Amino acid sequence: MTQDQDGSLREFVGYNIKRALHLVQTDVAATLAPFSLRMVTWSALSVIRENAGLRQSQLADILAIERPNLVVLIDELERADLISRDRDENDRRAYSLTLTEAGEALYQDALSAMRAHDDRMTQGLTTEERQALISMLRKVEANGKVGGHADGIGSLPTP
Amino acid sequence: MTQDQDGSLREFVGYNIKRALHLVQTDVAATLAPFSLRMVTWSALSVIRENAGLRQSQLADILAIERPNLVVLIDELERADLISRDRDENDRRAYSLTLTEAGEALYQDALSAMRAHDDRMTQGLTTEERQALISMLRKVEANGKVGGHADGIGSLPTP
DNA sequence: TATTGTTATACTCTATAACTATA
DNA sequence: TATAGTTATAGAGTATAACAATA
Repeated sequence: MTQDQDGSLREFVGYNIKRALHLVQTDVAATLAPFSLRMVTWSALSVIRENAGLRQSQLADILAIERPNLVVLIDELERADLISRDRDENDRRAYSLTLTEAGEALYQDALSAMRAHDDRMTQGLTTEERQALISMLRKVEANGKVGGHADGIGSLPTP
Repeated sequence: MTQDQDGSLREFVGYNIKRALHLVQTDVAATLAPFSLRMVTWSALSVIRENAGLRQSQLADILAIERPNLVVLIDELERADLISRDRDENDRRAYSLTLTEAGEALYQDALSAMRAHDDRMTQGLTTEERQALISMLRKVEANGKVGGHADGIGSLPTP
């Protein structure tokens, strides 16, 4: 049994996250391809379902996607008749997003496939470990958000 | 305190990995910018240092980067005088990659900054939790590798 | 024939600026 | 004037095919 050739990098949480995501994304793509969905369109369906009637800008905020990049994505979902985009009566600038019946049905089918995918990726972890993994990832995410505004790294040397 | 608006997605390990990586990458970019390094050039430096004399194709394998994409990256590091690219005497098709003195010095400086970055991102985790996080991420990565070859998802319904 | 490095290319993801229509 | 959605565009990151030199 040989040793890692990237052992120095394996000490960093970020590197391990990157390597894990690469494999996860490949499996997600294969899982969602039969439904003509990608990770991001699947995520959008899920959030729209959970927050029926929300605006595009709210969806962008929730998914941490830039508004311009969301437009083509929404176009795609609307063209596939998975969501409906209705003008908000109170604010005619905004759209109100909801799942169509077809969108709800596809979501349910894809959900089963995605749960199977998640089970594959977390094989060998106990239920508690899996929950701890998610909890720690969310802590990392939260830690990353604080430095973005304040001067968390402002005192770094500039060689 | 309000509830998550992406709660349905938060049940999936992959979504949490993606969201965490997004923040980590932003912090890494800010951390390495003063050294004119990116996450991938930093990774290359680290692996070359750990495996002095390795070939480009080996580096590509270790970092899971396609060979063509590595070329420009190596060009960049060589132009910055951080690595030397010498013809292998036994196999004149191949190059032998090693850190220069300047590369070693920059690596050490960046290493300190990267360790501080990692500490920031894992704030609130105990040493044991941090180690468990890395260990679980590697399990996820390993799980993703098995399905890639065999028919792990070949029997999915095709609606 | 196979492998190393290379070129060219294309596709996705992400990010920013500037516009329009409403408010 | 500010905001919602849009357009256009540019930069990364990632992927494949095909080539020259060497094995």
